[in-house]
Amino acid sequence: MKRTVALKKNRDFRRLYGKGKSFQAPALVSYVMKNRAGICRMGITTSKKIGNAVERNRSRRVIRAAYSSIEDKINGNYDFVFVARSRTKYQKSTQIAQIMLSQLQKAGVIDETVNN
RNA sequence: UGAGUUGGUUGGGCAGUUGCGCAAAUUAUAUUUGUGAGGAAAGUCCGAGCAUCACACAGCAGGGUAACGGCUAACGGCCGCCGAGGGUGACCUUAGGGAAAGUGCAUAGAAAAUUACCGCCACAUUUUGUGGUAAGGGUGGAAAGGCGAGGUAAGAGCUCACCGGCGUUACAGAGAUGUAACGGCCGAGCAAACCCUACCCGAUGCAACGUCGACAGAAGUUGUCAGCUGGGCAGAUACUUCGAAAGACGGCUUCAGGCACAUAGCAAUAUGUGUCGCAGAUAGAUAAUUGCCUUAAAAGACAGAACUCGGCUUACAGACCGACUCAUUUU
RNA sequence: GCAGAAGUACUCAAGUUGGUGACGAGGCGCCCCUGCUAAGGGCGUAGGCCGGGAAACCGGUGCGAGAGUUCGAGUCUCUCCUUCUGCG
Repeated sequence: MKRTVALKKNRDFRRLYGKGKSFQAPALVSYVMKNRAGICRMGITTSKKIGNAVERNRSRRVIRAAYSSIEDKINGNYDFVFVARSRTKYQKSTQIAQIMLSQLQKAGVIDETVNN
């Protein structure tokens, strides 16, 4: 069981926006970067453009559920930032998990041997 | 049957699996059990609790409220009632004290409160002057109570009937007020313009505030209840600023609590008895999936607590219940 | 979360005891200057929406939105919307 802590500092977010690898989809944007902390860190961004507080909470929960479903497949220590878009609140967490998995496979983060 | 008025309820429910926050217990780090957003949690528009400002004091300034009676911890809220306005009606709306304390109110108009421009009448005189007059014209949002009759030189509450306003008296009511009789027409509107009257208000807000932590060092000298004044208080072992950026714990959820019944009251509400325990996060907990029920259709309305309450305002798909009014038809 | 400020033309902005037709500057359009531009100078500019008109132009509405007070609202009162700022 790999433990993941939350990413809180504003400068950590800005470092990923500047130097991390990014992957876009209509419902999700991911930023990935390798770290030396010995643990995975994850942050979620839901801007005011997404909607009101209910819709922002919904987007955050869906992204967090999707991340926890694929957390075991991650090989190595990385920082992640997931940015919700305006279509995220209409998606199920399983759909978001598929999008996230394909993006992280492109990033070379996923260890294919763990799952199968 | 059709058209409407008004008050309230609900905002899917139950169960299973994988996961999340909090609490308790067990055990020793993982299990078990319990529990886990709203009627508006929203806007932050009012009112309070609570905390700090040594005490919370006085006056001025400033701000707020405004028929009457009650409820409440308090309120600008609620209930009842009165007046005014709207509707055939059920019912709805209403910041609704004072304009003979004073100031102010553009343009038009003769004049906006002791006023005669045109007109009408009388007299003088021959072109106009003097006096009377608010019936008619014109200006204006508003023109000296409205309308009709009598009356007159022409007119006028000058007189009278009806209506309206004001005052006095009587009666009813707890009161605002209503009804009746009498009196005489003096006195237009704006106070969400200044103002006057009555009553109320100290400031800041849980990012308050307290404890821990907050290197070395440097600079400054009275501070403050706040806009002003007074009085008072603290003060060099003090206070403020820079260094200074980050953080931990408390405050933090059991109360003007919810529900049911009874009693008092038209009601708001109060009292008594019983019963229930009902979020406390700190980047911020509710996601995924399956089955059944209700439904025409299965979640698809508005929407996320952040110290806590009482209100107001605003947003809201659909469903359900109660009371009442009008019209038509039948008995 | 709490506290506060602002919203006027395409942009910046003035507008106080409430009073006719809402100052001004930049920009924009036309003209002059020049061989041609830039710069400079002069004139014009409720310009958006609705209606009428061939056009010139005329009428209504319009100061973030909607109600209210008033004869009359950019201004006064109330309720919403948007933007911005401060507080450990």
